[in-house]
Amino acid sequence: MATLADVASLAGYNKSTVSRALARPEMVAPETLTRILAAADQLGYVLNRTASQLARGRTGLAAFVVPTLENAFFAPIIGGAQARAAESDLHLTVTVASDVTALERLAAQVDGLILAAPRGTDADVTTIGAIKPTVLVDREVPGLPSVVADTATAIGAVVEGLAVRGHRRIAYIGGPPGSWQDPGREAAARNAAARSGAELTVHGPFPATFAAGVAAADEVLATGATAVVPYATALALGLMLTFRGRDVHVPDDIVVSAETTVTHALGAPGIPAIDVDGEGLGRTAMDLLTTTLLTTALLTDPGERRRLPVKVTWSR
Amino acid sequence: MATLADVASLAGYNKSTVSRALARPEMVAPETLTRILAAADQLGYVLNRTASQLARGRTGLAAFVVPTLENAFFAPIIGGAQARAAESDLHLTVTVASDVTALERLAAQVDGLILAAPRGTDADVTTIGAIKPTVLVDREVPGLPSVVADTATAIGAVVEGLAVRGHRRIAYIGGPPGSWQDPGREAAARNAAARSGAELTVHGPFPATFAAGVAAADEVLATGATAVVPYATALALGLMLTFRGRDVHVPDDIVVSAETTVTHALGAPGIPAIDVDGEGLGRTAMDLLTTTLLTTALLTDPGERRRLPVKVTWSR
DNA sequence: TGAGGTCATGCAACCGGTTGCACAACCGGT
DNA sequence: ACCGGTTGTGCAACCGGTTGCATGACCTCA
Repeated sequence: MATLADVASLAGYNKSTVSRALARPEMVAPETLTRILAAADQLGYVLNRTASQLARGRTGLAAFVVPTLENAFFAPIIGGAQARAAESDLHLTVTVASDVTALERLAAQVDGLILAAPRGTDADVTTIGAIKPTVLVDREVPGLPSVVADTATAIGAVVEGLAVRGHRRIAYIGGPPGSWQDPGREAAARNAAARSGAELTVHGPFPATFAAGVAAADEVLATGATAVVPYATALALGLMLTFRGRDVHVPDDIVVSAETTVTHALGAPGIPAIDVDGEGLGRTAMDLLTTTLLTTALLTDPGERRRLPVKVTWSR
Repeated sequence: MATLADVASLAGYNKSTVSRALARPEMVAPETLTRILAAADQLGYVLNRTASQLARGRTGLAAFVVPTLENAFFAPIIGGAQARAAESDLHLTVTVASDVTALERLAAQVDGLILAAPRGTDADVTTIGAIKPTVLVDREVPGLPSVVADTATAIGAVVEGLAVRGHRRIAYIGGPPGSWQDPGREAAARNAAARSGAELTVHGPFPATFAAGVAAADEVLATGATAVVPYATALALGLMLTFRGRDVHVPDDIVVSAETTVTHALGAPGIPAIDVDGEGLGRTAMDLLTTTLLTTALLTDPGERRRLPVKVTWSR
């Protein structure tokens, strides 16, 4: 592997000049630049990132932390973040982590963090945020930049729409324990139900998995609900399939909200779909992180908060 | 941030001794070790990986490359790999990538790669393997270490079991174009069908998504099949729910194989379940990678191949 | 023509560990 | 008491870039 010094001696310049030529071409004379570039590609020179990172005190690493990878919800978010990361020349390492100590260890190794739907207390999250620039996804904590999908509003709209369509008894299936989004969604569901005179039962907490949906099904059936609004798609699928096993017809006997791709499959009208722009979340998070990295004002910055709208549609 | 030098001066030793104490405790006197450790944690010292990497000429990074994150199939594999990576003090960066050039760029930045179910030709994969130690998951290519789940055998068993249970017409739903596993699975399904006198129709290719399952449903119904063996769980869910929308009863009218968690939901007997030990795959892959990294014999090593059995169970 | 400026480049000190080698202290055996 | 062999630690040279500062060439304007 060719080094800066190799290129320098071949081109007849000093290491430092070569370094500048490569990093900030406008700082060197045009002729110098062409000579150095020629030498560089003659030798097939590639920047050694490790050395570069050491010298400038940054790792070039950003960590994307999820509480679990089982939930496909995070896939597009990660995809979006990754796409943006590549543009700004960062490596994104995806990590599954929950406890604070693991996060603290991780924080020491990277330039910045994106915490997606972190469990744990505000204090825990703040601790991490104090170590390295941190952006939150689907969670808000005072003083930290964040981007959340406004699913609560969408769920309110869904509950209201269901009531309008004649559903008098609606079940809300809560998300995993510790979920920051859950209380807001539940509240939105409650308000909407109260507003439109429907009765709402709340179930949970449940992890956002297919198996949990299966487990929740009988509890929901017992309430006599004719419509269900689950926290996550995986729950919806578990519910639907189990209803099916119980000979309860979806959506004739009971309606379950899910993503468009899922509700499409049923080919029946009047089913609400909630679609979150995962890639958008990821991209936005990464944008916030890179701007935070540039303005290393760590603690002075109040932390920008963004909310992305969530789309509600009704099949027909 | 405390450095080696800080710890050294606090403990009253030289940098080098501290470095040894931390990296190879058996090389220093016991008392020295305890003093140094005390000083280190009094200062909250953490190794600077970048510096360490530069000095030893390795990046400490391994890349886990998946063709997509939409498929939850990879989640446990990544989890398993990550767990092992942490043990051997490697960072695992999860990356979504498909084209060779992106992989080549990535390969330059890491110590080793795990390619999970890579599409692309054998030559493409070999190219990457020639750059950096590479381990394949769910794919085999001559000369590279790999670990695959023996899903083909499981699928053969499922088809045979279905035939034994009286199904005369069975549909196999193929996986994504370029999938290495697909031909083997299809062949296993064909052989089993032929052996047991059932008729097999093959459909696809389809991406391993819920939406694709939806799209495949009608095609399958048209064949009059009473049992379906899909490539992936997501496909199975799409199929089941769409059958439901078509008023085709699952599993009375048609049986669909899936994972145990899914077939459980139906609460009916005689449904085949195929369960892959994802974490095992991930762990094994990482083990192969670390051994390859130690014996940097890159090209001389023929490449160990491992096959992990896949469990088939029938609900009752 | 000389003072003040700009521009391009070199020098050398970093960044924070790792490691080969030298050296001193101490061991047991003759 | 002497010698070859361990054992534990320090010294200093790396790893491969980055960057503040100094230097000298050249330009401009009074």
